[in-house]
Amino acid sequence: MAKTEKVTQLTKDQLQLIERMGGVLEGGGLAPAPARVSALLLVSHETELPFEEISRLLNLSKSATSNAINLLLTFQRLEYVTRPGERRRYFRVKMFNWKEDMKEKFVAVGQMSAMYKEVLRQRPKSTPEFNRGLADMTDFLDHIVKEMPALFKKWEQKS
Amino acid sequence: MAKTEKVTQLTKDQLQLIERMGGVLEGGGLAPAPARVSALLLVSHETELPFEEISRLLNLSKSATSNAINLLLTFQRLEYVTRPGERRRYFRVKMFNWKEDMKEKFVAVGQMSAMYKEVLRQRPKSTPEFNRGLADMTDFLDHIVKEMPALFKKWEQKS
DNA sequence: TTATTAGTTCTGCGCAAACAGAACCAAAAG
DNA sequence: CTTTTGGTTCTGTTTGCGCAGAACTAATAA
Repeated sequence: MAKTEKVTQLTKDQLQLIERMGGVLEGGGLAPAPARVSALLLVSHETELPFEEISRLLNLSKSATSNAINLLLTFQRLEYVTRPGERRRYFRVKMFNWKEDMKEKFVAVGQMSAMYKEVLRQRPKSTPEFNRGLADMTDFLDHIVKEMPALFKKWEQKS
Repeated sequence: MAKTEKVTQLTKDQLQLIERMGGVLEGGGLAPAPARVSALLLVSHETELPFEEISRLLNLSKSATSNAINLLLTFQRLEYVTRPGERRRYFRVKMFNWKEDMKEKFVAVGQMSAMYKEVLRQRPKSTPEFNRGLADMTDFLDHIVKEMPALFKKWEQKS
């Protein structure tokens, strides 16, 4: 079967934006290659791209591409679809997960609070200021966690 | 001047708790040594500890201790006090910064939103679903950022 | 059956982070 | 001036990450 691909290219602006976004995502704990793959799939005019395109557009080796994609798949930040008669997968960002992601973040805040409470439990009463500082903090964190659902709901209604 | 130090020791529970907290803080982007120093100063019954104690209690070399402490100082997560007639500094966690920290986090959320908007601006109109997904997201992020001050205020009143 | 496609897995390299230990240094004590 | 204290800075080692390139593999095509 002959290749009938349209050989798209990224503009300089797109490459630059990918670079910047990549940097931000790296700050969020992602490795460079996965970060760029994520950025690419947001910036590219095509929202679904096959393995080889990703590899080519980002100048990534097959192994780096494979590992990056699989990482993002297991972290649920990517998904793929196939097209009738084609074996290869088309990858795209899973964008409907950001609400879940947010919720998880707030769960993490709750766990933080729990940890500080554990610290507090084993502290001597001889350091009341310090202990109160800690208590204030956990209290605040709990407050945030508790109020979050309302914030979500408020937004959903507004839309 | 003779040494009249009380040679405190950490209990197994404390060491364990420090280890766990250290892990969590590392997850938050801190290196092991700074993470443990932070944890130590929260868990230790003494809220203020001098350099040498930190080094000893955590089995850290002087260089590691020095670097960890200075890192935490520049990031404003630690501060120190001196005591009359003593040259050495006593370090303690700067706990009054967590509100600021939180605010910064939400500023970061705002920047995220800005970045996604930039992506949106350069996207073709030919992918309306995708674009709407993005728009929803930025909208939500902005909503969070906007509502945050109210959440803060509500908590301050409640206390 | 052989060849091609669409990846995955293995091997090895380069680089930076994290730490130890030693040398170093400035301020205070003797 | 000499020594001690309270660190800081330098040097070297270890460790692990992130990637490339090559070897490999399972499905499809020819």
